[in-house]
Amino acid sequence: MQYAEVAVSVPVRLNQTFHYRVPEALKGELKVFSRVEVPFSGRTVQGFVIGFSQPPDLQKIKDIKRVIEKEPFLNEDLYVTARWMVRRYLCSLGDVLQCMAGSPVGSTRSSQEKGLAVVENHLDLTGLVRAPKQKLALEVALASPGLRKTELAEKAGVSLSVINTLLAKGLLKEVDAGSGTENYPSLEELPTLTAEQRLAVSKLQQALREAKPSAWLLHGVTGSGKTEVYLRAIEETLKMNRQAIVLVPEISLTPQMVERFRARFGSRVALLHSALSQGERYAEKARIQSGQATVVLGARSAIFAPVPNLGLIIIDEEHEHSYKQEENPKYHAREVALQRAAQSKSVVILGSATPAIESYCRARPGGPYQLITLTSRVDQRELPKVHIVDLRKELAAGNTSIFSSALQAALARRLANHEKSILFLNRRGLATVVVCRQCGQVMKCPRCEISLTLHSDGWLKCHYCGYGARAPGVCPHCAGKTIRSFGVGTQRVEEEMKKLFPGCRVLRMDADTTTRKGSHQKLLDEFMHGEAQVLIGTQMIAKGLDIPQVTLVGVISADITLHMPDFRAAERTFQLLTQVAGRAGRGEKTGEVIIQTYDPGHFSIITAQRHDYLGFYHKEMAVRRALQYPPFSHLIRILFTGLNEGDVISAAQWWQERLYSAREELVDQSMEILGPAPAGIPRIKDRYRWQLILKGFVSREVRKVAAAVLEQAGTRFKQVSVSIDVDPMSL
DNA sequence: AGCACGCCGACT
DNA sequence: GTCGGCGTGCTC
Repeated sequence: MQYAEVAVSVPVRLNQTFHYRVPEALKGELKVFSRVEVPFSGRTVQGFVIGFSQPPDLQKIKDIKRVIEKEPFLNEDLYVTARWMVRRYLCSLGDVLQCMAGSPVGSTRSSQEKGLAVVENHLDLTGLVRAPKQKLALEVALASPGLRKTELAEKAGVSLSVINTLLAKGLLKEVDAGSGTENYPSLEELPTLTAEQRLAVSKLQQALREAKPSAWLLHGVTGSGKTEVYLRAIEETLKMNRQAIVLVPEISLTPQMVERFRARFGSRVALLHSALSQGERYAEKARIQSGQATVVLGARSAIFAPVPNLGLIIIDEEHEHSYKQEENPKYHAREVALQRAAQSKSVVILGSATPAIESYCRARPGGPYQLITLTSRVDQRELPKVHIVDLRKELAAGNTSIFSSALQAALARRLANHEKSILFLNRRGLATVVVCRQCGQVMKCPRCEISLTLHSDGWLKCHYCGYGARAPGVCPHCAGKTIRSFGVGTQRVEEEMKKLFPGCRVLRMDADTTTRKGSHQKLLDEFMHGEAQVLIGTQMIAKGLDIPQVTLVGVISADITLHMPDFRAAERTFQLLTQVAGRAGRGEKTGEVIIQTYDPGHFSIITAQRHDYLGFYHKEMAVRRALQYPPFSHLIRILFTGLNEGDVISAAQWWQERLYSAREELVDQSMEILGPAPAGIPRIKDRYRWQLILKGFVSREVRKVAAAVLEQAGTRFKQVSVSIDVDPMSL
């Protein structure tokens, strides 16, 4: 243990490591995967010990400075995955390990490991009529066993002393978390499965018992009971003494979702999400690593949970873009899941009502995934009726309002019947473009190449960098006084709604109204239980919300997402429309959906109207094939940004030349090198943005070319930063 | 990100 | 013959 091999977090050659001497004093403090601080070219950087070996050159060896974290949550399995990620995403080993291990925590605060359970022979609660708080607490403890003291107190809305009294009385007892002595719903209490669910569960159970890697696409319409299938698969996994990781999009990690898992698996559930404090995160990871927690529920980064014996990975809403990390390492949790599964002989379940085109393609006969389809809804409820309104006809008929007459009538009906409605628009603010009619100048952000959005407080805001300025009374260019605003945002919808239906109670939910932590859930609760009859929002209302009183969903304009300059625009539109439509009619009455658009013939809209995923899939595949976009090709996006546009362009040109020669040398000439061209948003926060796109048939070959040039580039460009995105979500 | 090294022009 | 500006490459 003389010398340690360290992967540092600096932009070096992808797999390069450095050797350091281990000072005597640190020998007991150091293990493989320890997080350390090392001197590096005149400064101090962080790194991870990946082994102990003789350095190639003993001359220039330095000492390790200190140990930051002796045992981060890393292991041999994760290390193999890390090496794979370096190759797959062309990012440095140090970056990947940093991402996996998370921010360093010195916390030694031991987690409270005792869960609470009701003593079984005291299930009769009638004796507690004179102690309502205790009765309530017992009921809650019964419904969700395994909560810790503070959790139970909080959930039941009682003080800790009530819980302590129950403990003293012996009505509650402390059990070891995860020991399985808690009360779980017995088999008889579990919901009855539909025939389709039973078939799905039995296929998955068999796959789990085979202990071979396999991947399943669970394509189920909203309300078809995918979650119950997940829960049964997890049960089977636990029976085999293996663990499960369940990924959900951050936004879906709502209390209801957590509740569902807690109710079934009690304290065996560990939660990993961005709102945890460092100490809480540490405690959860400790429970996972020790095997106390066997079901990990979390957002994207939970794919790196340090489970000792992985058996199952579930990715819910697998088509969600939030599974792709936008920063280095730019990994996709779905791809990492498949890798971890292959390595640990686990089963992967990808669930969605609107699978990603790439995923459905892989689930075709002969593909790497097996397909399971759930076509019927658990409660036999009908899918909502979807109407498309042609806004061109509406305009021709003289209606210049943002609400078509059909939508107005539908809204009036709900208001009269005291039913709730949701209005969806994927754009915040009052107006999206402010323009001077005299000189034609559009008000743009001084730091970004983006038009400013007018907000109802009279400010112009940049939605990319946060820049804000008072809306001018006269044009700053020509001093003209006729400044007009165009384009509708959620604030405008709110104003128009109030004008059209005076006295109607409206709530608005978008990034502007949900800045504070927890305000998201608060607004939803308010809509569910309060008097508000209409909820207006951006895409954050499209997901996971289940409000039975909602019978109408109006899409103010489907065109915004449809006309994004991106090859996934049609897919995104279909997914969004399907999801928003799914918010209607979750109660007794059948829901109604009205989609307003200037492009009523577009296949994304028509297939969404018919709830026809397969129809959409085939149309979209034809387009992708014609343009050679994924899944018919593999893309790498190389983005150059810098303050000086000339530098940015010459860096991009340097790369372009090297890419051409690398292609010449290494691969088949059909690989395309597109650009350099300005990126979709050509400037953000004063930084100019140019990009190159690589497009080829074999992922490995495209990566090989990019890696070769990356190797040559080193740190050549000081003023320009280069970012490589393998399989980008958008261009 | 900082620092060394080397090439090249300018000046002693 | 020497000094220093700057581009390039390396950092255990």
